[in-house]
Amino acid sequence: MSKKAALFDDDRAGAIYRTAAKMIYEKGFDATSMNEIAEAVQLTKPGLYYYVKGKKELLFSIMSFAMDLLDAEVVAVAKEQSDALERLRAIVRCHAWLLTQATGAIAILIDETRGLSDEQRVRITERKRAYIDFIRETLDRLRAEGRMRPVDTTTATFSLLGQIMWLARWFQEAGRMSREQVVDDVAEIALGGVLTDEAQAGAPSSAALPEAIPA
Amino acid sequence: MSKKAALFDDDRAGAIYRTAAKMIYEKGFDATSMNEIAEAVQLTKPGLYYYVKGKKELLFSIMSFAMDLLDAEVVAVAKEQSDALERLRAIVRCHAWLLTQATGAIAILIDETRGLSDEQRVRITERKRAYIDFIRETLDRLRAEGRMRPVDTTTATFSLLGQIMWLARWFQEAGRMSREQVVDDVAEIALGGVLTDEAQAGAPSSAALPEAIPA
DNA sequence: CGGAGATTACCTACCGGTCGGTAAAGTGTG
DNA sequence: CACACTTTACCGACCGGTAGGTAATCTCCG
Repeated sequence: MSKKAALFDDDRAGAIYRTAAKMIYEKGFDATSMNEIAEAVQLTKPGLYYYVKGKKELLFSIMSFAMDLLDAEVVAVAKEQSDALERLRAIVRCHAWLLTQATGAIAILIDETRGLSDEQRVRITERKRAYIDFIRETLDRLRAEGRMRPVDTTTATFSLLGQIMWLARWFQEAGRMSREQVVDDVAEIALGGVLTDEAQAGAPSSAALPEAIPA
Repeated sequence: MSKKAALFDDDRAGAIYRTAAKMIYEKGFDATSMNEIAEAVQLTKPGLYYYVKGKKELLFSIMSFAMDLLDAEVVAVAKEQSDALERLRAIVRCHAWLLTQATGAIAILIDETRGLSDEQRVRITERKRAYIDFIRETLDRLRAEGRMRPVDTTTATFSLLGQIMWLARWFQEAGRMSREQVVDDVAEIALGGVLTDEAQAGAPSSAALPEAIPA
């Protein structure tokens, strides 16, 4: 039970981080004042400051937690697959699954880097780069196996990421389609875009989706 | 010469809008103050207010201009193609081309809708919806022709859009790849994701891809 | 078990600073 | 002089953040 890991679990502190994450996700970092966050958790501003050191640290903690989520729910799961294609499929499906989850949608906050200090931004950017490299390496393996379209690997990586990240902008839980349906379709489109026709032909179509994050 | 059309051409007013667009694109709307914009165009704040009515109107004008760009450079060009596949290809390529252009990258500002008034946001959202519908209709036609993967059309639309929009976040003019290369690859990936194998096989205006050697 | 002192969990009141926006007084040019 | 333009001087509201105080609770010695 490290203090960091407990941040989002503990009663009061947890409520602060979860509430702040939601508000920042919905209104943007700059437009969310410490006063509003404090009110949302039934506290005054100094009361809030008893728990958090400052606005930047609050954002940094949330973004770090989002990266933890990504590592646990996507990278770790994908690494269980040794076949490059199945690994890529797991990446796309798990990441898409995460972003369409109400609790997990905060994972898109890792792009709100402008509110961070230089040092904090460097640390987050470093983790993001590691994730991007993980995808790129998977694509490199597919390339080596002749299963990838003749396109640049970096471009392919960001095309995949773009499709996944964009999900959080348009998908609505209450909408016409279920999360499962959308994740299935996005995975098919995403993989179809980077793989050769042959590689797609004989592929098993369902990979494991993780359960909701533990409470 | 309508006043609106001249906004981005006229000397002083044009400089204001172009400079503000660039600053908002780089720093975000909230983090860009009217004082900074004024300084950037060698004016005091009231001097700036002589030309613009307020911050929201400034953002709205820029976003309207961005939508004008999109309509002129993407929709109008794509409509010249009557074949659904060629039209879709034109959409992807033109939009990607626009977003990788230094001047056109402001087109991504159409997503900064939070800074708008309700009425302004409705108007921009309406135009965005029209664009999305344009893509969706094109996909519907491909579906009717049996050239589309068995995936939901809305999901496919946003997958395409996600890939394109994400370009503006990672593409760097000075990078390893040229705009032409990146646009080519994104188009191939994007189309490959939504089209059936057969539809891709007979693609005319893509560089003739030799079939990969079967295993 | 009692009571002194530390610790936790907040509060009221306020700081310096910046925000978007404006009133009103020039200033230069036709 | 008239008018397009630009300035100085200034709002009120809100920002992130803090000083200093306090009620409740927990700890530990005698």
